[in-house]
Amino acid sequence: MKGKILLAEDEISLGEIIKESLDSRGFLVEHVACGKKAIEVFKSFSPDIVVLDIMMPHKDGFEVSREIRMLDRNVPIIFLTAKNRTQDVIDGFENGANDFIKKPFSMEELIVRINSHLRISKINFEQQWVSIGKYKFNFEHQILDLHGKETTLTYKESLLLNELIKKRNQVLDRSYILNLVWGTDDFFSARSMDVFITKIRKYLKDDPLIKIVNIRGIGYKLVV
Amino acid sequence: MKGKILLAEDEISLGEIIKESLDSRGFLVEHVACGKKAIEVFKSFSPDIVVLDIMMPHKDGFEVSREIRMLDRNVPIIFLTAKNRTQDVIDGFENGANDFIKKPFSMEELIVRINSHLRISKINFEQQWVSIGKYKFNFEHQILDLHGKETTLTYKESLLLNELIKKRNQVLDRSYILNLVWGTDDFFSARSMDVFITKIRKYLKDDPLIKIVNIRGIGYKLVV
DNA sequence: CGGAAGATTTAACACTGGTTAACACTGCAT
DNA sequence: ATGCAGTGTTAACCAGTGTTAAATCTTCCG
Repeated sequence: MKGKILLAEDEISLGEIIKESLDSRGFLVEHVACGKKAIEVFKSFSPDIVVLDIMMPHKDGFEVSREIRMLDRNVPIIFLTAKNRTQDVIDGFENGANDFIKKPFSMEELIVRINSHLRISKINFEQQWVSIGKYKFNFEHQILDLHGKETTLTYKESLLLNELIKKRNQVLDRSYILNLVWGTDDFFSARSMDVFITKIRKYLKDDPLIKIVNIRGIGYKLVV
Repeated sequence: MKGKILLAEDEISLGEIIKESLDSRGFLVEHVACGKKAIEVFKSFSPDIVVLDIMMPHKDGFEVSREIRMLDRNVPIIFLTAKNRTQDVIDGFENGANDFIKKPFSMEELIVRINSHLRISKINFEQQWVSIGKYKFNFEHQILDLHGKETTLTYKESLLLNELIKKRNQVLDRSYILNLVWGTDDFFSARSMDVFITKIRKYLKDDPLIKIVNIRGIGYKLVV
């Protein structure tokens, strides 16, 4: 599933067409037909992205967008707007919209915009550090941090450490690591891995509670 | 001065009235009376917005609008039309119009629309900027901005940075970049790319959270 | 206890990538 | 034309990365 989408569109038939089209592309879509329902569903469904028609009964798109922004100031909101309503665009941005699509629009256009917004918010979310004993590790940046003292790891070192951390306190099979990090499971790669284990042990030596233990003939286990 | 307006209106007296009215509101207006002249003036005057009468001698508004769109695909174009036929509106949008105003119209109406479009194009202009860590990057203008301090990049630098940003946090294959930016994938282009990566790293060095990570033998990844 | 296999560690090595500077080419102004 | 500034390429040298080799240590089991 590529993402959860809340679609608020009061023209039922149009809404269903959009929903089906997005469904078939691997999105999970909740379709509501008025603004009031949109807020309710937003709370229970926690969508990754919101697509709002501006003109809807009970609550219009702007009103909905303002309320959603109070619940979640990050979720991307795309407005659907009639072609010649230029003032809408201005009002929309002021009410927290991220993007506008003018009706009529092609499904391709909508999907492109949805994907780009999902990617952006995913990126913002993925900025994360993992704690491991006294250390913090950032896989994306390949940085190992001990009380503010940063060490930059190489790519392969990061890959290996990342796997160990992801399955900490579990035994990792030698061939599992080899296939994942080296892509092959042969004699030389295995020797290479031994060298990398040594390197990582050195990096982690300042916390005596962290250990990479060898299970003879099987593999390794990172214990914390 | 609130903005430069190119006004093409063949009824001289009406044109002058509009011009004076806009002048007095703080706009800078060039008034031309035929389509041919409109294109000429467009090139030299670089208006922020274009107001076109549809019915004009030599070249009609649609023709002018099409030519302007080839020169500048962003400048807002407002049509003035005596007709109220749906087909004209459709033709107009297909030829790149942003808005229509039916004659007769009040000056207030025209001014409101002009202001809206100027605000929208300002918004659109601002959307050309992509945020990347502490920086903002404008690909079209090849400008990298750090807290108002602007650096102008060269064309190739921009191309490369743009690709890295577009696929931030993803690994870009060396040959993918080479084909896209250099058009070839040979030894010398590859070395050249290495030099450019160094240059871009220097440009981005003031945000320690931004990194261009090398994946040995594979390619690069811009992480934020 | 002794030997074999596996694991660890260090170092040498090959190769890729990083950095700097010289160079060639282009467009521009004098 | 001549010189100048900017852009991108080539070259040379250096640093970083991962692989291979070899020496040593550990564990297991007869």
